[in-house]
Amino acid sequence: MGKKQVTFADIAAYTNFSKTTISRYFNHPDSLTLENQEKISQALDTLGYKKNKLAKVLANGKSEFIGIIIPNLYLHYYSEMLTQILSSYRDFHYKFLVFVSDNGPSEEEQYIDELMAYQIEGLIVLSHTLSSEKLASYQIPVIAIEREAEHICGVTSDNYMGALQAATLLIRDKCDVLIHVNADVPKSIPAYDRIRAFEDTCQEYHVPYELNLNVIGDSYQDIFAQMKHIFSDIDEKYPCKKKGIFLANDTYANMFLNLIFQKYGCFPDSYELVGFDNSPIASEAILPITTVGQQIDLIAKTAIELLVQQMEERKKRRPVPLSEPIHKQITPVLIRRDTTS
Amino acid sequence: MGKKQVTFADIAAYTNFSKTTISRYFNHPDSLTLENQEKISQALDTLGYKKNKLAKVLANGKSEFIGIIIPNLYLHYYSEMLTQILSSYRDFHYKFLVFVSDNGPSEEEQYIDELMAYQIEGLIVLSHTLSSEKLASYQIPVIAIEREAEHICGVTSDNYMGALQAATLLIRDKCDVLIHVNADVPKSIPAYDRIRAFEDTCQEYHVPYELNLNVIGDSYQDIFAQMKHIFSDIDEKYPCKKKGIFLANDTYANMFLNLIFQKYGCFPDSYELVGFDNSPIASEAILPITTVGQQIDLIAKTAIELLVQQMEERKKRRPVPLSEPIHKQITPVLIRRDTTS
DNA sequence: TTGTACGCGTTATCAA
DNA sequence: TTGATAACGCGTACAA
Repeated sequence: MGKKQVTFADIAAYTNFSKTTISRYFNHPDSLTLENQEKISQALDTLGYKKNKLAKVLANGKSEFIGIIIPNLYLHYYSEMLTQILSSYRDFHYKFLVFVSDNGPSEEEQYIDELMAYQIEGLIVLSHTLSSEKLASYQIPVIAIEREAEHICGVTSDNYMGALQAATLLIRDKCDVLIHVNADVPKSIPAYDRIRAFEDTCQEYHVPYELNLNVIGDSYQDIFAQMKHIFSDIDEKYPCKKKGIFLANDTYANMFLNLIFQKYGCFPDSYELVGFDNSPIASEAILPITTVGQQIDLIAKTAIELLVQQMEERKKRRPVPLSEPIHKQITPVLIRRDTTS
Repeated sequence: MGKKQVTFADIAAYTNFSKTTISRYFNHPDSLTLENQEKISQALDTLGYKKNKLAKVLANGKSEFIGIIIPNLYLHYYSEMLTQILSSYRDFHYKFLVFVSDNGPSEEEQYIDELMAYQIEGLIVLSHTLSSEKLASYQIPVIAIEREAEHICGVTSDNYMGALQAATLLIRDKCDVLIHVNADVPKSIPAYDRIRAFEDTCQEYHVPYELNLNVIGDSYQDIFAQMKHIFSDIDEKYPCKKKGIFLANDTYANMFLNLIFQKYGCFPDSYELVGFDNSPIASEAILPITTVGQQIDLIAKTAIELLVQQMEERKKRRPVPLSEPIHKQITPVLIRRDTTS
């Protein structure tokens, strides 16, 4: 370190004020005369003062830290969400301590303990490994994003509306049969609504449909191998029909599109494709893919506002805690591109 | 808050030890008898003690914070780098305060001031807006990743070796003419070496080549529009030749590949393509793209180790500062896929 | 408008 | 092996 920090005491000695006055210069400048403000301001930069916010936190208990637990940044959905969350610094000036975790509950608990030790005022959870019951047991505001959130506040896409829009489009475009390709999603998580909405819509319009929930595997290669089978099954099963395929995400949709292209050398009229997420691959594919765009910026904004509101509430002399968790849904938008008519 | 924190004072009162002894329980447990360790351990969880690391920092000056300034998470390169950096927590237990910044130097300086106020022990910079001279003026260890780093430590890919491998592959594959497509990169940044290596290699092997450094624009659409022109120029200019195209990144390469595919319905033998970055799009393209893979995990690991070493050094009673900045280069690997023979 | 005195939760120094 | 006391840098009653 060499020489130690310049502190209020140094400024006070230099200006012949007390430490309190220096403190007030920062927190209630109006209570000083302009003349004295100027004096202190000068002293500050002749002495080269640097703030120490940690000392401030210790004194007033407001860390202005928010913890984030996120499963990975590999998926565009997560990296974009993190970007949006971090950029809320411009509005609220909360600082973010970020942990990436996808290695099970014990690691995640350890991370949260560490975050608590740094006196975070709130927590944003995007990972799925800890139950909302467990998360609620930490005595701070917690916001879940796109995950099970029974006992805590949560923000999700309106998956039902998203899938409904996708299915409706395929039906309007006069597809003879609709097929939904997805992993075998557990019913507890929000994304399950995509399956529900697809079925409901097909039934409502009396359109033949099929659910293919057989996608499994972690790596791109694994999933691509699955997708090859799924494609050839579908391609053989409905030779003369116009097939409307709704895929669980844009990565799946891109794979499917590539398989079609590799077989036919073009995108034939007998297919329509809709993906989900509006991730970069949907734009960058051999043909821009129609997709359901989650409004990530809005989701992040909603989550932060919900969190900030609760954190501010807790700082009041007589805080009124939420009587029960608030849950919000953000409607996604259908983005029509070249894989639908 | 409701009830306040349980502190060492509470534990001390409960166990009839002093605060000092409680502190020692955590920092030098060997200096207590096993019996007393047990007593304190019990008291800790009957009282429900939670650590307060901020108080610890104030007392001993070691924040264990590292600041990160990163331009965006939209590019796979950055999001993967951030993932790797954050995951170093498992080894070193430094916590990361992350800022995303691409809005100019004044915003970035403000972010760094905020980081300094939180007593960060080190800083990792991936953005390009602040000069290394400016960065060196903050009196803490700073590591630059893949950017200008004259006055600070830095880690970069060995861009020269990467481009050399790409060009050499295209030459071995008997391309008649080599073309490098890139933006007009300034000479000061490490990525300029890709252009240098390409030229050097073509000249060394006496192979006809062309530099096309005309890619400009921020959005995918802008760049794609540029790429259309570049493609049709090249496609017309060398009708009967085997063209080896080395593109500055996988996004460019994928665009070029799509344009080829859309024109020819397949990938003709008259083309070879090599991208750069090994980003997901290179695997997910209509044809898996040969690319130069930056070893992001290794770069991150090297950067963190360099930083940790300097941060530890500063904590010694008589720290020996670096006489001059250390710069390391990580050799990328050529990943051969389906756009080269 | 300004100052005094104490608290925030932990560590470091010295002494026992 | 343990304890008393003074930091660390700032905020906040309360008083002047």
